[in-house]
Amino acid sequence: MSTNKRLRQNRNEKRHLDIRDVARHARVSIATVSRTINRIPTVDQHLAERVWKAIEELNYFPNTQARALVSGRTRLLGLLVSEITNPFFPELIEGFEEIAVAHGYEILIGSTSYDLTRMATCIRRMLERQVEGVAIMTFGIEQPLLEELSSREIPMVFVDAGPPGPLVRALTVDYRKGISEGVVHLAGLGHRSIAFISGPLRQGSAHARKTAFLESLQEIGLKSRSEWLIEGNHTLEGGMRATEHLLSLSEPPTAVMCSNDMTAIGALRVLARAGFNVPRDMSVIGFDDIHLAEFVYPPLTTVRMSRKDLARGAFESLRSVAEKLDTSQQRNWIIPTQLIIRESTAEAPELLLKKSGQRRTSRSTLKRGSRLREAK
Amino acid sequence: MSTNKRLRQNRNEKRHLDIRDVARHARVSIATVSRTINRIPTVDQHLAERVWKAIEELNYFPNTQARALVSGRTRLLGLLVSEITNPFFPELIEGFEEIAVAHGYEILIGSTSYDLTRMATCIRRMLERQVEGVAIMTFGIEQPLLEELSSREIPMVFVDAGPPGPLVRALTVDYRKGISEGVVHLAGLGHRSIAFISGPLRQGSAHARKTAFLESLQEIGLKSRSEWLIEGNHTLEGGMRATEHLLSLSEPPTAVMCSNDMTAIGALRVLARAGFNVPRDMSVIGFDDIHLAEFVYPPLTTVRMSRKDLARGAFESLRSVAEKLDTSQQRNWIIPTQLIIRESTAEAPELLLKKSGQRRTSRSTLKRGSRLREAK
DNA sequence: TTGAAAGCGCTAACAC
DNA sequence: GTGTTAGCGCTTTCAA
Repeated sequence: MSTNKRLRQNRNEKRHLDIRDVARHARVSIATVSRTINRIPTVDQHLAERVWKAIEELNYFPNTQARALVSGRTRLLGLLVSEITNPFFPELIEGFEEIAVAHGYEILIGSTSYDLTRMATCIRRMLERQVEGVAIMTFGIEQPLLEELSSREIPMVFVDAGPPGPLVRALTVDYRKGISEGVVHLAGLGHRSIAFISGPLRQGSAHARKTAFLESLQEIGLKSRSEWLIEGNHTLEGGMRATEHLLSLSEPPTAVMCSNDMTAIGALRVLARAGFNVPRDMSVIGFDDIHLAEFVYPPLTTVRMSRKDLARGAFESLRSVAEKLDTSQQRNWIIPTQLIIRESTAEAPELLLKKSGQRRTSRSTLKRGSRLREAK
Repeated sequence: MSTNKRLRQNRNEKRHLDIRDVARHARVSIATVSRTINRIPTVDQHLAERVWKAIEELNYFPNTQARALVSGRTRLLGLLVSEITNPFFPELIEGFEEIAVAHGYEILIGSTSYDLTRMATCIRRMLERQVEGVAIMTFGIEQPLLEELSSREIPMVFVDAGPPGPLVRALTVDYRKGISEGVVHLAGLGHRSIAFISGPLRQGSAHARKTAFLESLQEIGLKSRSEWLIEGNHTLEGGMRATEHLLSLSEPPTAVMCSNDMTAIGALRVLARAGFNVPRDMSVIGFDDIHLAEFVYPPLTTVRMSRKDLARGAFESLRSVAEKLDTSQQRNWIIPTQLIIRESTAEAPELLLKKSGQRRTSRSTLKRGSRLREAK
């Protein structure tokens, strides 16, 4: 008996079943057990059956560490997100986990909280566990960390722009379509003054959304006004601050598009608190279509970007590189977007005013209402 | 050169740096490198420095799989949650991850979606990766799965009641304190008819919350009414349904306590839609104090149960068992709760009525308002 | 088709 | 103190 085993038994430690136990039980060699488990087709039908029976009876399963060590394949994937408490990400994680597990992979999640040190730690953790690829869904990453990953030849997948590299893939989100649909929807309702609360503009994805907005506006002949273009930070609080600023303007817009749903929900809160009725006094459009969007009051009109698609795209990209089943070397996934109309958008107040002359009354009544409430 | 390595190099595969490279570079044996890395104090200062320098220069880090295989310690912990898209859980995961990583552990997350098959899959995944413990935060688990874990001698930690077992720990949430504070707060505001929307009662934790409510009520001499005790499911949608039911009663309550915040947020939505002004017409109290609670409209009065405490308790319990540093064999963590008063609670309408006789007017005005809106 | 045996990268005995 | 060496549980040659 080996030294290690004897030691363990002395210390009364658990000893896991191993492949030898199965081999003995099935009266075959460990090689045959291994081949059976790995479904190598050359194994004799009879022996295979004996092996499966033994596995069943002993309730055996292989030790992943050992398999990984010898085969060099950990079947571990890293998933890097900005902030796990932002509802967008759990929905993404759920989708990613589902598909990864279905393919026998396990996931290591890293939440960076927009902190560089934390991001470095996350990447180090993933490297140490020998992940076979990492999906970088943080909408931004620093150069040295990229080097670290690419120098170890770890496949990567990015949202929007990834840096060039043989093992790098990118998911291309079609921001333009959904955002343009939103702008057209608003214009069709008579809105001419539309604000945009962006995300942090140093993030490529946030920048791309803003650009898509500006282009869409231009396309239908509307002008943007710099004071209506506010940089937020993709959080609820950021949305609140930006909206407060918008309301303090001498000429506030009649509609706001937001770079993500959390920002829009923040806008909704401030608007409600200020006594504005959404959508009568102001229309609001979000982006992402998180689960919550349907349940805020009023239900949020928003641009849907499917987390399922994103998750699947990320996983498949990684897998195709890791398992070298890449046929079209530079294959990029396109993630579609689509406007979902709910109840936070309506005709522009100006239009109502023209129609019935009641706009000024309604808005001021509401304002009075809110003041009353505050004075209570 | 070994067969494996030669093969890899032929296939042009990446070869990781290993402990031998470091040993060669530092001109010491691999044992010394290993000792240095593991901070065994008997290593000579000089050699240790050479080793660290070599590690630095080569940018080496050890292979976790190999370490785990030989030491029997994977430093992996399982974290089982009900539903990752329920905002309560990401906050818990964040805390758990933080403390686990700080101690050199990695986490495997499993989201069961209240589905038995999925739960079984999650546990199997964790077992195969040889987790050193699992935190079961699903507020409920089935017997056969427990057997599977305990027969493999995996340490476990539960919220509320865990089954007995030498490797099992439990976190005890002091539901009573916070919920009683809520009930007293409501009673102090003149509420006499208080409803409770529970979670799924087959879950011990949901049951415990309801019991705490009932006991608190009794303690201050209030009676519960069965029609005001509704079983929900801890989701926003469930809260909406339950609240609709409450509003359809011939004698609706003047206040609602909810078993969690998502339920309370659902209640808020339905009340807003029905034209009720919260808190003037109805008071609402939640449970958990998720981040969102502060940002709904109106900001939610709720009972805080700290996710940080829960996460720390779960991790430390697991670690103390896994690392056998358990001093007090049956040590249980107590998780405190505390009422956080925000703006969703106010004096009972009856009280206002008595004071100024304006209640009937205000509530009916609001109802009219909502009908108008719906007819728009 | 099967089994014996060589290692995957590391830790920990044991000898020096 | 330090180095040599025997495995951890598995996959994958290679020979039979």
